[in-house]
Amino acid sequence: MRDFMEIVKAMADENRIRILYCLKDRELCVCQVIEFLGLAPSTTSKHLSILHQARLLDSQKKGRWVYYRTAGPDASPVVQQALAWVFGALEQDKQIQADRQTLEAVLRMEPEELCKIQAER
Amino acid sequence: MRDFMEIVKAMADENRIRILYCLKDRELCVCQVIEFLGLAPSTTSKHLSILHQARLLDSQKKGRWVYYRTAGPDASPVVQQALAWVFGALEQDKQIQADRQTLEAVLRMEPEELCKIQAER
DNA sequence: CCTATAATTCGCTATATGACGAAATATAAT
DNA sequence: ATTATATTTCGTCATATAGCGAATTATAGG
Repeated sequence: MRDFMEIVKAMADENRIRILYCLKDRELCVCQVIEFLGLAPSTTSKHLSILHQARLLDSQKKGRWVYYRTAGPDASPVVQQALAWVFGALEQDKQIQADRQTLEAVLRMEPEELCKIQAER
Repeated sequence: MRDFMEIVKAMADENRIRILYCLKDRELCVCQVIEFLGLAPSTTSKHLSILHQARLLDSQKKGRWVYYRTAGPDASPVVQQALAWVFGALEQDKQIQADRQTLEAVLRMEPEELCKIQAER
């Protein structure tokens, strides 16, 4: 029950659902997710941590950068079903569609470039 | 997105998950759910209302009694998948198994009898 | 009509959560 | 070694939520 509740609660926030979508079949470093959401680094990092703790995200550290992506085939059936449910439910959603545009813009920039811009704020 | 978030948030509480389970393939009146959870009537009613608002529960009024049950085949695919996910995930859960015992005990009493007992508290 | 009662709504309190900026940590580059 | 920088952790605030009891609503029965 605890594991299940951790997953549901991790999904019970709109920004975290948007994160799941932008990390579907793609890995992004934290600064890219920060740019995508438009939230503070600390807030974004917390969201990622909650999703990771619930096993909805895999993470990989590469030097100074940390990359996240949605859980792969190693994930438990409960997690797999959760992701399938979310992705099925919001395929046509306005916000998610808009997010796809935002994400493309973010992807056009290299992480290095992005972090430099964020440092200037 | 709003509908989806309403569903996820409705599921993001352990007592509400327990309610979903006890109303699976079975309709119960509010006083039975009160007894099942052991929470105050006002609290229980709020939980039921949240689940109903999210379309996870159907309700039917019969005189003074209100009966709830999990959403039937008319429900949207998103709701159906949500229920299938929950029910699949917790089939073996300790709490849910214990709840089955509790529920049997509750079902042995008639609603009328039950309400009378609750009134005395 | 009036009373009893099943359920809901309201007002309140305690705790949980999301947001931020500042400080800390960890790694790369000089 | 020292500095720069990507990320996380910590402290704080504002808002959201779960819980209760009291008051209200709606229906059944006298």
